[in-house]
Amino acid sequence: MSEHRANHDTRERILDVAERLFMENGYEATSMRLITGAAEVNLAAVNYHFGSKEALLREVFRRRLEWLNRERLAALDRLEQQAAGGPLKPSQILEAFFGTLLRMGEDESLGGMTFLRLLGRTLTEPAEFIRTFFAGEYEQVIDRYKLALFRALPDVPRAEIVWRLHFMLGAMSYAIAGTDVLQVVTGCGLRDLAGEGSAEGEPGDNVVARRLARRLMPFLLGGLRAPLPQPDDTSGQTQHRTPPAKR
Amino acid sequence: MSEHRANHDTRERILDVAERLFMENGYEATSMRLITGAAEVNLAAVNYHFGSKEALLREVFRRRLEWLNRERLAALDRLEQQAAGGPLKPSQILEAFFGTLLRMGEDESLGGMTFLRLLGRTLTEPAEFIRTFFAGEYEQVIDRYKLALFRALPDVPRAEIVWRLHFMLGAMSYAIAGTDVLQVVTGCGLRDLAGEGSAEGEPGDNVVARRLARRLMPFLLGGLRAPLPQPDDTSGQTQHRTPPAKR
DNA sequence: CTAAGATTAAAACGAACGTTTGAACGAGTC
DNA sequence: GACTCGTTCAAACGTTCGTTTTAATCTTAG
Repeated sequence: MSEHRANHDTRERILDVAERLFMENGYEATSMRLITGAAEVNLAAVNYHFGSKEALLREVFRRRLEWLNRERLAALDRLEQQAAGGPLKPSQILEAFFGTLLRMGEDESLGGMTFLRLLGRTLTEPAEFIRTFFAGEYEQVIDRYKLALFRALPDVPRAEIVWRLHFMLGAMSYAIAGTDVLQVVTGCGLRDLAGEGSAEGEPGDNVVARRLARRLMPFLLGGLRAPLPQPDDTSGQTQHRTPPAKR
Repeated sequence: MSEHRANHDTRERILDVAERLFMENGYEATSMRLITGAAEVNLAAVNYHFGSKEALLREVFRRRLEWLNRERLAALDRLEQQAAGGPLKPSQILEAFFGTLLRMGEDESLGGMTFLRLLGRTLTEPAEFIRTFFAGEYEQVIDRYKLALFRALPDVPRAEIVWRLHFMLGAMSYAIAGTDVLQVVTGCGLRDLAGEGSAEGEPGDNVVARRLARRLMPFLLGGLRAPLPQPDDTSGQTQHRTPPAKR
């Protein structure tokens, strides 16, 4: 019982607890005392190991995004290599980008649905240090996937692709956040996405993530390949291309 | 028991300032002193007029959502009346639901893009009182639109429609939040969605809202009408396009 | 006018915040 | 033993939080 903890034990436990509490309450509403209390470590431990509360949040994300970024780039590498210079199919690109993320929700050692929910909820946080952090973490990956989509959809204006990537990220972000504020899903008797209070018979997180992936992916693909909008007079930029999108 | 102009002035100014500051900083990070300072009213004015900080946030939303809910229901009423009992087209339903909202972004007297951004950012806030508030405010409208979609897409399982409504709400929420944390859009030289610091030549908010609507709507419609996902073995509930979901 | 009530103003409340301090502890080395 | 180094600990730091209190000011009816 009265064993002393290993050096890195405290660090890891703080990260795990902070990940969960930041997800449940948000960054601002989660105090250091709440984190250290739940982690059963001293209040000063956070500042000792991480330097500040901001740095703690960054580290919570860094340890997960490191894996995610590497895996996303590797998935794209594999696809491009097997395509031998040709363009990829949009479905392949989306599978590599979103599928890799959603697979984290099935793996508890990668953060599971806790991290996915945290990510989705944090992507809309307005705090400056959060936004600059994410911008830096994501820059490389986003750029590579943008280029892949440009090549995969050569007939679609690039600005349009960028916008649709933005929309897809939004749908995914909101879906994995899983708050369902409007009770669209949870108000229907389907409790798939509800995160809190697992009664008996509730599906495990890995099942939740898999169901979500299976339903989200066709939606995203349908949105990406939807007919292009009509050009609008009030807009400065004009696009003369006719939509080749298929259904 | 009579009207006081000063009263009206202070109340409205607090609401306007709070709307903007909650949008810029989030609820937790916006202090009463920041609000009352920017509104040039006394610190105690918020508690006097609204009772508490939570009640202030609710009132900020209530005065906008009252119009939005009424307008959304009226738009659906018009469609159903002109359809004379027949089912509506999905595009009509989406136009009524999302178009009504996006039109608020063009009208400064309805809050403009400031309120739209606030709404998008608040829909993912985890605070309990916010979630219960939104659930109550949206319940009626969501239910009516759900039913309209069920009738418009009789061959699609209801659970699937609900999920796609959820995804559409997410894409819209993220798009109107306009944070673009990953710099997907803003990193491309397109500054359409960037909210802060309007230099000369920046498009006005009404233009931003219109461009957004024209691009978001086809995306949502494409996602809604995408091919259904394959049934999954790991999931308990398997449904092809035949079974009519219960309700 | 005055009285009453509604609104604003200034000051203080206790609690909670993130962070810092300096001493104490434990394990390894000489 | 004494020494070091990395870590943990209790306590306090100064600040800011949302809210309350009490008095002053304004508006309006009688």
